[in-house]
Amino acid sequence: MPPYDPSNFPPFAVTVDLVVLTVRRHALCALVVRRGETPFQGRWALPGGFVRADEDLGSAAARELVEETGLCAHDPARPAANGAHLEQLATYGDPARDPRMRVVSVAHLALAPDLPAPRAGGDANSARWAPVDDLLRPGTGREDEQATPLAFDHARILADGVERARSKIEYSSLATAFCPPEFTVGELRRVYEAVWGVVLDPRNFHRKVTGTPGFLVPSGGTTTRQGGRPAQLFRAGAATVLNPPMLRPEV
Amino acid sequence: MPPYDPSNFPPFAVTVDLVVLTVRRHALCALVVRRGETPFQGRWALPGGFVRADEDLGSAAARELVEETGLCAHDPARPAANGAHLEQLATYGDPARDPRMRVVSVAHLALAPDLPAPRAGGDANSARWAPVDDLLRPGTGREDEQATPLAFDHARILADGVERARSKIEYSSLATAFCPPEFTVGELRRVYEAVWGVVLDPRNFHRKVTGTPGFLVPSGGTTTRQGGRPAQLFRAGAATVLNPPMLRPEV
DNA sequence: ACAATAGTGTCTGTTAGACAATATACG
DNA sequence: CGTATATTGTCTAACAGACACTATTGT
Repeated sequence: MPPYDPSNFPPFAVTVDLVVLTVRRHALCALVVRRGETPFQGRWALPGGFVRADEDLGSAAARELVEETGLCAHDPARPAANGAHLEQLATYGDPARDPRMRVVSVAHLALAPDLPAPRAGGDANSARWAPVDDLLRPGTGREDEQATPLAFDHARILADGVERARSKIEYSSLATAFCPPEFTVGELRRVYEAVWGVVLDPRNFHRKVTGTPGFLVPSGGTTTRQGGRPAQLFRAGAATVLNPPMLRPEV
Repeated sequence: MPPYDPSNFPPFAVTVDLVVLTVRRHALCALVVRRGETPFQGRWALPGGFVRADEDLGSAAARELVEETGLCAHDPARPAANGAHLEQLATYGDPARDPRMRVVSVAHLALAPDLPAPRAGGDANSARWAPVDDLLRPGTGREDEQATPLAFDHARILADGVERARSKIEYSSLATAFCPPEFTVGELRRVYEAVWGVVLDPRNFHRKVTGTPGFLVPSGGTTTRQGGRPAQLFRAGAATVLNPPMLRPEV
């Protein structure tokens, strides 16, 4: 039995990495930044950074999110003006995951509505939204500079984050985190379609979401930004879990 | 922008804490150990310890599990002889969670079949299975020595682990991790009843679990250890997700 | 015989999924 | 008018939940 003396613990660095997801042009996209230093210099990576000495893990993630995107995390209630959903994802601590030293990374998952453009330190070329299908595709010959594998174990972290998002919109109202404050049923349906990579029946979807109490509340207005008949505008309701859940179609 | 120099990171200690759950006498129970040192000396706590310098997080959790219970973790396939399910739960890093120094704890969740008795360093009085309802009950006057609040933030960690187990047996075959290698439908039902704290209809439950392909495979034998008509024995099948899920009854 | 548990069958209400039909905008 | 999207309605198969009934052991 080793003594529980906190002074002879092995030295660790603790970081937070962010899987920031959004839906752009009908595709699920993740925020990636270009690394300026070794290791993996020039490769794309998930945004992240060291946890400060007196900072909680969630606070560190929220700070990084603001630094990278300007988004405010909005955990307890639902996204207000410029808020994004933020939750802890998982922790990655393989001794060899960073060649420099022992780094344990507490990954977080953030879901945001479509945003104008990423800004990382003001450098436009050093951050971008990339479709997750491109980032996670294993070497398929389409190995241009945009599709090189992510640094460190970030492909695994991203895959875990995507899977969390895909499963969580089934039984929670989290899909609304991808939408602006006011949105139509069709826009919400296109979120589900993009995240799951499927096509859903608009009529059954409409009946399902409007029939689930507390999921959507009408905000009064209508919009015609999608063309066709004007659609009713909704806000996210108070319900956080969906019962019964949205069913993801089989493969 | 702080420089990404891994040599000027704040000093962290990284530990793993274990939420080990089992079902004993029709109640969901967790393994707790008595602390021998300050802080929280004499209080009950979740088992855990420091992650070693060249050890993966999952390996550290598996090592602690063996040290505390003698159980072998058995992640990929299903519990064989003496295997338990082990998965990462969440990470807790409040700067004030340990008064001695900055400690980040990567909590893991383990599910085990009913075991003879815990052994922690051979000391029988320093470890026990306690009903989670007792451990999580806020001060209700029943504040005897057995029910004093857990050390550190372990009550929160335990609550998160219990909630994870409760929700995960809905849509996965994980409930079989609480059962011995061979079990009856009735025994499996009593697991669900203990974990959820509800009473289920034996007839509908039987129809549901035997009708879900891949959940249970008959092992040929029968048993009468519960009294009454002999029951068919089953093993856990290959299916890991249940579709459609088991439905947890409403409150 | 009685108690206890295992297992099968039957009925009913709800819901998912397929799809017809109507409504209201823009061009 | 044609096209596009929104919204309502209808039908059917599957399933959850309630519960009657039979089967097989021990006492």
